[in-house]
Amino acid sequence: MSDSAPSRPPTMRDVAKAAGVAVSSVSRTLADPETRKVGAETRSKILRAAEELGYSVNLAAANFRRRASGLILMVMPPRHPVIPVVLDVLHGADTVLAEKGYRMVVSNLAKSQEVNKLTVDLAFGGVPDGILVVSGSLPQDRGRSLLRAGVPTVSALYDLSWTGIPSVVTDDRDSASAVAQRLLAAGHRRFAYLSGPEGNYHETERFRGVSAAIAGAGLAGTELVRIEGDFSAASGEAAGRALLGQAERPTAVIACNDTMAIGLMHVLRSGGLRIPQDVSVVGYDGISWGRYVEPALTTVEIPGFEIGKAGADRLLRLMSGEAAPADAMRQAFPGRYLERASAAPPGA
Amino acid sequence: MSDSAPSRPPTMRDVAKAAGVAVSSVSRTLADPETRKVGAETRSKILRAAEELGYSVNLAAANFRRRASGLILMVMPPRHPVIPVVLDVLHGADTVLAEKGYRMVVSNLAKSQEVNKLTVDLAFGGVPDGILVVSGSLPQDRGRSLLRAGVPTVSALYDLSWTGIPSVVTDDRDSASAVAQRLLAAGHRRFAYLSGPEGNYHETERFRGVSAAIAGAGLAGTELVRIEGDFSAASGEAAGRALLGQAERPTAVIACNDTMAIGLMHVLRSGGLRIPQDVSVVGYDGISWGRYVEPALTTVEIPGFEIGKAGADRLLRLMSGEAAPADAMRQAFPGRYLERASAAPPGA
DNA sequence: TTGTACGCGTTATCAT
DNA sequence: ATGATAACGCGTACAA
Repeated sequence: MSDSAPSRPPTMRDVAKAAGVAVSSVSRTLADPETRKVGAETRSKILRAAEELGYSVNLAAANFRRRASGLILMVMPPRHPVIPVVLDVLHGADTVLAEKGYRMVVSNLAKSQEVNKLTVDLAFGGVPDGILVVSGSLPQDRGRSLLRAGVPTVSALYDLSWTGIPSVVTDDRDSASAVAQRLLAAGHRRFAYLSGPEGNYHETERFRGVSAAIAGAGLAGTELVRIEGDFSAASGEAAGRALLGQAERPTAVIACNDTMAIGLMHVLRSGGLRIPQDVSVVGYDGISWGRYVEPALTTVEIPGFEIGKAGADRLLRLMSGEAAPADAMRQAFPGRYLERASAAPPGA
Repeated sequence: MSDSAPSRPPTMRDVAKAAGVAVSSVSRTLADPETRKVGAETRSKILRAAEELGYSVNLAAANFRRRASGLILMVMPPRHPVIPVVLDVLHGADTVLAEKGYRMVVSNLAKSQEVNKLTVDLAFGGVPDGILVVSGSLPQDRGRSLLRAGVPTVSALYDLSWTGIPSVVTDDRDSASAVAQRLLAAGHRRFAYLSGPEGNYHETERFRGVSAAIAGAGLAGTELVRIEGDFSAASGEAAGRALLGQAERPTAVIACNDTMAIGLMHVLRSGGLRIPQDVSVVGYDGISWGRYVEPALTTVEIPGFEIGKAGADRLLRLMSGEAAPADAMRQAFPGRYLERASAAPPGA
C-alpha cells in the first residue's frame, strides 16, 4: 500500500504537507489542541494527518527551541540504601511536580569524580529547568558548584539557606532538644548519643540539640557520652556491643536515626538487657517499620512528604520568577515525637 | 571593568570569536578535550577563552543536534512507598548507567491519566535514549503504548518477554515452589498463602509456584488456603487477625512479600501465638530489616541489585544495536532462600 | 485565521 | 589541522 518505510520519523513539515496547511498551524494545534487560534476544520485535518503519519513532536527540538525541558534535577545523597526519608521527600516533590507537568532527573547515586562531573555538566548545560537538592553534599567539578549553574535551586531536608538557597527543612535542633528534655523529665541522667557520620547535617544539628538540652538543664550528675555511628544498622549493632561491655551504662540512648536504633536494640536485647527497663532507646526519622520491631521504637517522625511538597512548591515559584520573601529562605516543619514502647522512665 | 552583563549566556560563536578560531574547532575541542584532531595551541586558546567567558555547552542544543540525550527513562511502579526491591534495581542500574555517562529520568510515580500521558509523551517525543521498565503496569495514553515509542526498551524485575521486550527477572515460580517444598518436607500440611494485589506479576507467579508444589506433592490431607493481601503491612495485619479468629489454623504461611509477613507476625504474636512453633511464616523479597523483627524473618531474597545491573547492561547493548540472542530474551536470576527463625517444622 | 521565514546553538560534512 | 556552512525540527514574530 504505502511506500517504503521512511528512514526518518515524520516532522511537522510532513504533517503540514499531508494536511495541506502551514507548519505554523500544525505547531499551534499540537502545542495546545484546545487552542482557538486555529480553525476547527484546519485543526481536524491536522490531527488526522498527524494520526495517519504516526507523528509525535520531537521534544528535543521543542525543548531546545523553547529553552525549557520540563525536567527537574534531583540531587540525591551518596548513600545506599537510599534513606527512607529521602524517598518520602521525593514522593512529595513528585506529587506537586507531576501535576505541573515536570519530570525528575536523578543525579547518579554513585559519587565518583566522573559522576559528579556528569551532574554538574547537566546543570551547567542548562538542561534542567530547576534543581531540588535532597542531599547534604553538593556535586562539584573542578571548582564548578551546582549552585552556580544559573538554574533555580531549592534545598529540601538540608539547610542550605546560608548559601542563599531557599531551604525547606525540619527543625532538627529543636526536636532533638525536646527529646532530651522529655527523657530528663522522665528521670534519666546518664545519656548516650549515637551519632551519624561526621559532618552530616542532621548529625550536627541533632547532636547540638541534645547537648544543649542536657547542658542547659543544669542538673547535677547529668552526663552525655557520644558513640560514633554512621547511620547503618551495623554501626548500631557495634554501639550495642560496646554498651554491653560497659559497667556503667547510660539509661537512655538517643540515636541519630532509626536504623541504628534498631540495630542497637537488637544487640542490647540479645545481650539480655530489657528495653526500656534497663535502657531506653529513641530513634530519629519515623521509618515505617519502627512499629514492628520489639519493643516498638519511640522516635521523632520527620515529615518528609510535606517537606518534599513544600520544596517543590518553593522551587516552582522560584522558577516562575517569584522573589522569595525573606522569611521564606528557611521554612521549617517540626518533627513529631512518636511515643511508643522503647522509651520510658529509668527502671520502669 | 567588563561591559554590562549579557542577557544571554555565551555561545560557541562567542568563544570562537574570542579565541580567534572557527566554531567547528571549538566544538571539536569541547566535545573531547583529549582529541588530537585539533592542534595543541588552538586547543589551549579555546580552553582559555571558554574559561574566561564562563562558557558551558548548551546541552539542549547538542542533544537536539546529536539525536541523543544521555537520558534513560525509568518506568516506576505506581506503589507507595517504593518497594525496597525496586530501589535495589534502581541502584544496580544506576551503577552501570552512570559509568557510561547516562542519567535516569524517573516516570512520575503518581499514576493519573495525565501523568501517564506525560510519560508516554516523553518517550514518543524521542527524548530518552532508552527505557528501563521496573514496573508491572505500563503507562498508556490514548492507545499509545510505551513499547511502541521506538525507543530501545528492557524490562527488569517483571517479565515482559512475551511482548518482545528483553526481560531480566528472578524466577519467582521456581523459588516459590522451592519454599513450599521445603515446608512440606519439614512436615507442614496446612498452608496459607498471603497474596499480593490481584493481577500483580509477582503475585501471580509466586502463587502458581506454591500451588503447583503443594498440588504436585500428592500428599494426603494437604491443603492451601489463599488470603487476599495487597503488599501493605496493614493487609498483613488484617490477615493475622483473620487467622487468629480461625479454629483450624494453617501451620505455615507463605506471604508474597516481607512487609505483609512482618505485619502478620506482629498480629499473630500479639494474639499469643508463637512463631514458628504455632505458625511458621516465610516472606518474600529479602528486605534488609527482616533480620530485626522477632523472630527474624525467613524469606526469599531477590537479587535486585544484580537484576538492575543486568537490565541496564542489556539495555545498553540493545541501544548500541546489538541484536539479542534468543536465549537472552528472558534472563533469570534465582531467588535465594534465607533461612532465619520464623519458619521451622510444625510444633518444633 | 493562516502562511512565510528566520533563528535557536550545536554537530557534521566538506573543502582547504 | 582548520574553517565555512548546511542541516537538525520546532516556535514565533510578522506579514498577509
